[in-house]
Amino acid sequence: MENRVRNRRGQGALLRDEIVRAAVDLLDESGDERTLTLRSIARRAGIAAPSIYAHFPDQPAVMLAVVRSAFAELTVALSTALDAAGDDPAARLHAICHAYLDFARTHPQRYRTMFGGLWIPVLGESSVTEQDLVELGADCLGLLGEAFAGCVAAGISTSTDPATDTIALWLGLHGLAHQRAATRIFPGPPGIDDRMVTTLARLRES
Amino acid sequence: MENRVRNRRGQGALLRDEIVRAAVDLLDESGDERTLTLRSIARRAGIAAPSIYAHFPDQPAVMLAVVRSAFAELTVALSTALDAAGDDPAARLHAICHAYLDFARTHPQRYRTMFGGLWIPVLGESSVTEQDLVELGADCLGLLGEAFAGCVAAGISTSTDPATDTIALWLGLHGLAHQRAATRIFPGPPGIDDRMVTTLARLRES
DNA sequence: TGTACATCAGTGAACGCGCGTTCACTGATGTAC
DNA sequence: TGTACATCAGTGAACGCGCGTTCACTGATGTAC
Repeated sequence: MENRVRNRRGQGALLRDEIVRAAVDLLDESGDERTLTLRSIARRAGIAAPSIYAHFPDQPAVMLAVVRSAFAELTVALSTALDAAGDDPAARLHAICHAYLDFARTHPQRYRTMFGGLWIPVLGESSVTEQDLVELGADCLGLLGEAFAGCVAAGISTSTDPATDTIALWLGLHGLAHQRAATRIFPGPPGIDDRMVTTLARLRES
Repeated sequence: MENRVRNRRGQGALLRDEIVRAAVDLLDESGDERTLTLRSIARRAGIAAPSIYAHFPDQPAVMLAVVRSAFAELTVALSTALDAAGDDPAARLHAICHAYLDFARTHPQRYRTMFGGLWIPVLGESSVTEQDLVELGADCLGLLGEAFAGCVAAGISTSTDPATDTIALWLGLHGLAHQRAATRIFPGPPGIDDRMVTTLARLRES
């Protein structure tokens, strides 16, 4: 990425996106958020490290932007899967769950960083706030909740507490996804995905 | 920890345990495995950093020892809970699951490091081997499997595939535990622990 | 239309820091005689 | 019993490195006149 052409006058803000994209690429390749340093990101983007400061106040701000970008991508993946699944509530629920697990399987490094929490800075020592952290991922859980509510409304789930069971379903998905993305122990056998989704969503045997 | 008295001649190996204990203490306090450097551990233990090399070949070896120590402690916690639970299979299963979640809640930093995978070195660049990583935690899953098998044998679980359902149960526990230890998003409501355990273990309503 | 200049995008050198690791060493202590 | 000495536990200084961040700067470009 040598010999980069600098942005047009007035288009300097474009570099912000280039920085985030370079950081995400770096994360996907290395699989280790510790390698996401301002200097490594700058090298990847073909710029000098101090250039980042025109767009981010400090290093944790870049990490937050990376994680936000990853959550946005996950949301798109889930939406796309729902759109492709048609109208059947059970099909929609299975589609969104599989899309979630696929995302984690395809981008384990990103998944681990999104939910691993290790990039989270000490609050008060950087520009990142508690509010920034809590807001992450709300869209994704919302989509899962809608898909699950569809099953309950159609009478194919015996759930009597959809809000709690949505979280329980997500917790199960997260356990599956995180086990694969982050550890080498206790891998589940093939088919365990559907088994857990069906069980946690309390779907009637069909 | 200044003015440490050095070990008796012939007792040098004792320092190994002191190093691991200092590292675990440091991890519990900081909550960030990135702070576990040879120098910080040495400061904590009251020794000079090079002294570590008499007991560990490199930094990842210390991390492995820390994680092994944490798994050993988890195994003890699970065993103790089983012993205290008596003979009723359902009580035993609930006891071990609660003990698992309690461990993660009490030692979130340790839990995150055990299962977060970020300390894992690039294989081949350190003294830590693939085999070292795969063996971790086998004891714990074994105890969970026994407790679950007890429920199946007693006819209070409808599981037809105990091996798979043991993993599914663990994956659910891990999702719960890891959500609390590592992220700030999607916390479950009170009571979700028992709800997930009962559901995933396919226990008959009692 | 031509040109001076303010503005903007981005740079290069430097700072102080903590890191993992190597190396030659020190001083206490148990033991052989 | 006394003493020389080998061994053992642990040290202190130094290495080269990459880091986040600051600072004064450069050179291209759009614009006002």
